[in-house]
This record gives sequence, C-alpha cells and structure tokens, in this order.
Amino acid sequence: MASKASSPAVEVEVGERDVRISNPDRVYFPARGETKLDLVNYYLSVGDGIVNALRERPCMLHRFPKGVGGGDKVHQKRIPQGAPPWVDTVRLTFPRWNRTADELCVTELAQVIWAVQMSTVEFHPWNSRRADVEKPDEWRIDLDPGPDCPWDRVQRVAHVAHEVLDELGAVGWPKTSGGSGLHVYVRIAPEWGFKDVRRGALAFAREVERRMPDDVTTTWWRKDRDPADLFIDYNQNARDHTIAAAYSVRGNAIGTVSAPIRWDEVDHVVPDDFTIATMPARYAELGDLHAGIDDAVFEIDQLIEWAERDERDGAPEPPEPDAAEAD
DNA sequence: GCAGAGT
DNA sequence: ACTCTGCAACGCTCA
DNA sequence: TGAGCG
Repeated sequence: MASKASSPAVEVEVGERDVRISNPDRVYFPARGETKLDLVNYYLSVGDGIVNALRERPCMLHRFPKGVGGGDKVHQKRIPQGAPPWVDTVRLTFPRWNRTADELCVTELAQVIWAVQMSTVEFHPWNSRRADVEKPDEWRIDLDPGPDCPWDRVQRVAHVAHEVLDELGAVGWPKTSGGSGLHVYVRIAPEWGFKDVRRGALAFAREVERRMPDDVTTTWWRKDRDPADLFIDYNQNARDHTIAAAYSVRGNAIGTVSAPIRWDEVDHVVPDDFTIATMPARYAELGDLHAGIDDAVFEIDQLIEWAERDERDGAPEPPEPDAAEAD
C-alpha cells in the first residue's frame, strides 16, 4: 500500500562493504534535481581520485541533511557515534583547550560513501597525514579572487605562479576550487611544522605579488584589499585549516566540483564547467590528473630562505588566523 | 542523519 | 514514545 | 575586552 513520501533505502556495494543509503531520492542539488543517490554515484565514478585526495588525512565534513538548499549546513570534525568499525579515524589534539577530536581518515572508498550516507557533500582534508599529523606534506596555493576579480586575471596569475614554481623546481598540481578560484597543490617532504610551511607559502605569495602588483594582493584584511584583486591566501596552510579536496563536490545548487586540470587547460576552462553532472565523463576519459602528486616531492628550504629574507627586510610579522575555510 | 537529552 | 538539539573553533586585529 | 575575520 502506497505510503509515505520517501522511497526505501538502497544498498550499495563498495569493494568489500555494503553501504545502506537512506532517502536515495531526496533532492540534494535543486538546479538540475540531482538526488542523494546521484551524489553517491558521482563519488563512485571518481572513486580512485577522491580516495587519493583524502588518503590518510584527517578530514572535516560539510553535511547537508536536507540537501544544499535545505538551510542547515553541518560542519563536522568528530566522527559521529555509531559509525561502522571499518570507518578509520585519526586523533587530533587541540592543546589550547586540552581537547581531542577523532576525525574521519579515509583509506578506502566505502568510507567516502558512508560519509555521503551521513549527508556529506564536501570533504575538507588536512594538509598533513596520519603518520605525522603535525608535519604537512602538502603546500596549498590558494588563488582566491575577490568579488570583482575577473576570471582572466585568475588565469594570468595561475601562469605566473606556475612560472615561479618552475624556477623553484617544484611541480604544482592545479585544480578549480569549485568556487571561483584555483588551488595549486605541491607535495612536500614532511619535515617542517605548520608555522614554517605557512611562512614559505607567504614568501611565495609575495614573490607572485611582486611580479603582478596590479593583480595580486597578499593583504589579509578584506577591507584593505581591492575587490578586483586576487588574494593569495597563504593562511590556508595554517594548522587546522582545510579547503575542499580534489573531486569534492561543493554545496551549491549546481553541484560544482573541485576539478583537477592540466596547466594547458587553464586558459580554456571556467570553474562551472565542472559539476556533479559533467565530471564522471571527464574522469572516465582522463583518469585522475593528480595521480602522480606523491612522486614529485619538493623541499621547501628555498622558500624558508625567501621568508627569512623578507622578514629580515622588515616585513612585519603577518597575522596567523586559523580554523575556517575559504574558496 | 543520527545520537543523546529532555519531556 | 515523542521532540528537540547539537554537530568547528584559532589567532589575530581593530574599535 | 570583545566582535569580526579568514
């Protein structure tokens, strides 16, 4: 007898696991009407890619129990009670409050799908891994356009960032943020703490700013920035700061995705090209464009020297905000 | 989306 | 037995 | 000192 609005739960097989998906027909993305089950199928379609992006990292979840138009958004650090035993976690310490958090630590795709069952849309991993949570192995360059910054400015800054990386001998892995900017990731040797990685990130940002003074700012305070400038947010390398992972969907109506791209694509794409609707075909064709990231390890010593030089030359000690996110 | 607390 | 409520939180600057 | 900010 016909009944209640919601359709029955479905079981999805993921590797060795069976994951139950409740409310598979609930609309999560209102623009085209993709459902929770569509979101599950999206993450399955980029399975290796999302697992590579999250592997062994503490991970924050952005959950939307009623879909992305549903009003409430839940930021979650601690894994909820009642998670299956095969969902791995990593313990973090927040010394200021003498508190700890057991965060999701992805090692297999089923854990991602479980998180989607828990209404997770966005995955925000740390830039360090379980083996040494206090030593980042990823330097994140966040090209964050102001509200009036045109896309072609983002593209031009990306090329200059690429050029500086080349000069340093670093391999950068670009992706759209899923918002309006770009991220470039660099695998680094986990030999420095968050403070130093962030110092290096600032030194790099200032070098790009020097080369494009009319386009780029490294000024942290919004009110002191030209809204048409591109802000290089070096603070995204601070402890407990996270940004959306490669292949993470974003919580907006069209379900944009943070999409890995090739450097030669920078001039030919716009961020909204990549959505939950378009990414599966792209991934099937190209595979994981970030698959090689672990093989190109950069030593940040040169950046630390730049930082020391800048600090010696009298640049004031910059502020160090923490926990939050941005695009 | 779900556990835990409150009623 | 139900309904309600959390579910993140650092360090810095400016007023 | 507290509110605002990423």
